Amino acid sequence: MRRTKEEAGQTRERILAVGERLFRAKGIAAVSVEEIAEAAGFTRGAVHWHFHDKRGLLLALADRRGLPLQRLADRVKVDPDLEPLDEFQAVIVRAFGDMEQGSADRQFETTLAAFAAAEAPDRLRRFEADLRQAITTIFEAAEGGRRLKPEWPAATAGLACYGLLSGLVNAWLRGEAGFSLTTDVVGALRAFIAAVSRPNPGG
Amino acid sequence: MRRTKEEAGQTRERILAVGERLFRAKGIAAVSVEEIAEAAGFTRGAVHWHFHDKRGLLLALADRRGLPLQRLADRVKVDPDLEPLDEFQAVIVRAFGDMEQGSADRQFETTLAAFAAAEAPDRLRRFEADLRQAITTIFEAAEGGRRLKPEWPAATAGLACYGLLSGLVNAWLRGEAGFSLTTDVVGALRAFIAAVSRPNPGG
DNA sequence: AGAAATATACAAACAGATGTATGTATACGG
DNA sequence: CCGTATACATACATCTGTTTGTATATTTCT
Repeated sequence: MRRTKEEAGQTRERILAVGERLFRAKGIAAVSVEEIAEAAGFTRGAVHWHFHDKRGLLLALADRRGLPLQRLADRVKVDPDLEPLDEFQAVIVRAFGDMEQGSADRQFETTLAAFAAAEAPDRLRRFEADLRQAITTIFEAAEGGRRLKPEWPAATAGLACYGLLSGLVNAWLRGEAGFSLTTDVVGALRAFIAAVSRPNPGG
Repeated sequence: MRRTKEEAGQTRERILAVGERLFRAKGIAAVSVEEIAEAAGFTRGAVHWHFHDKRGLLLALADRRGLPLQRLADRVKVDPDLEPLDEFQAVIVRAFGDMEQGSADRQFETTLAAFAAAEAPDRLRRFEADLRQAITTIFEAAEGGRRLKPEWPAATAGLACYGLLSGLVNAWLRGEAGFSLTTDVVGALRAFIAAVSRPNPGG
């Protein structure tokens, strides 16, 4: 009755895939653990063994793809040799372009993200801190290159920019926000970066 | 057996109060509807009659005090005769001062807000739109008084400022964020307002 | 105003879903 | 080859939402 390690891994993957499909189709509350287990060809015991919990299964699903802001944080790694603020802006523009595609996935991913935020806030905190750190690092690089106005210390600019992005992306994810990532938010970011930076003193 | 309208209202209030106390003490998942009902002197029937649901009870609790950003939105109504950006900044400073008190309530209110965000996103959207509208109105007033730099149209400035505030307040609410509302966020807001505004051309 | 009709405010009973405790066959490590 | 941890299945107790029952406050009709 006991499966091999590889089989167990397949079981886990199957449960994840079936769970995602059912949750996506019927909503989180409307699908029972037993329904998932049966559709995957097991009993609830298997689900509880691998994920301990319905909540655990949802969190594993969130971990799998990564939450939207987490994926954003992963992309915000800028080459220190280039102009950091320009690079940063370009990275965000590309990321937002990708995010505005995939509208099918968006709603489910958003509810999953909201669920994760409510159920595992500490996990969320960690990669929020990552994003803030990544952004602040960029502004520190800009500051080191004398590209920030003196009234904008890197810490302040980084905090403000992190807030701006996370706040607007979250609002956008919830939908019906009445603005677009690629036009409005990018516009706000452009204006912000222009407002904190000063022209290259070296020419 | 049927209660009078007034008695029913008292029943509802009792359930809310007992529910809040128990949820606060033991956490949302750890307290059952029956536990609340019994502690309030009723059966689960009463809870389900008044709130339909455990989720409904939680949302009613959230409605009662209002979510943090909702209360903030209520305070952002600025006298159009005064300097709108100065007034706005002062309002935020006062509100943040109040928020950094009441540390006892903060954690529970935050989990309640996260719960509400996950379970009733449309409700959240509505007062997020309120806050954005209130902020944008202020920047429009400033624009009307020629107090915004031309590279900052009111819509862009309002969107950016809304994102900055909601993003940072939410991050702060989750705790462990490593920054303070009254110093760091206010500092970022001051710098932002200074960056978008220009001196009074008439004075 | 009094009586009948109806809606209200719950309690009690029921059906499913949840998490936990336990059982067990077997892959794996020593 | 033997002991143990693993990968589940099964059984159980609790919690959940729903349905039904019912006494009575409230409304409506005359």
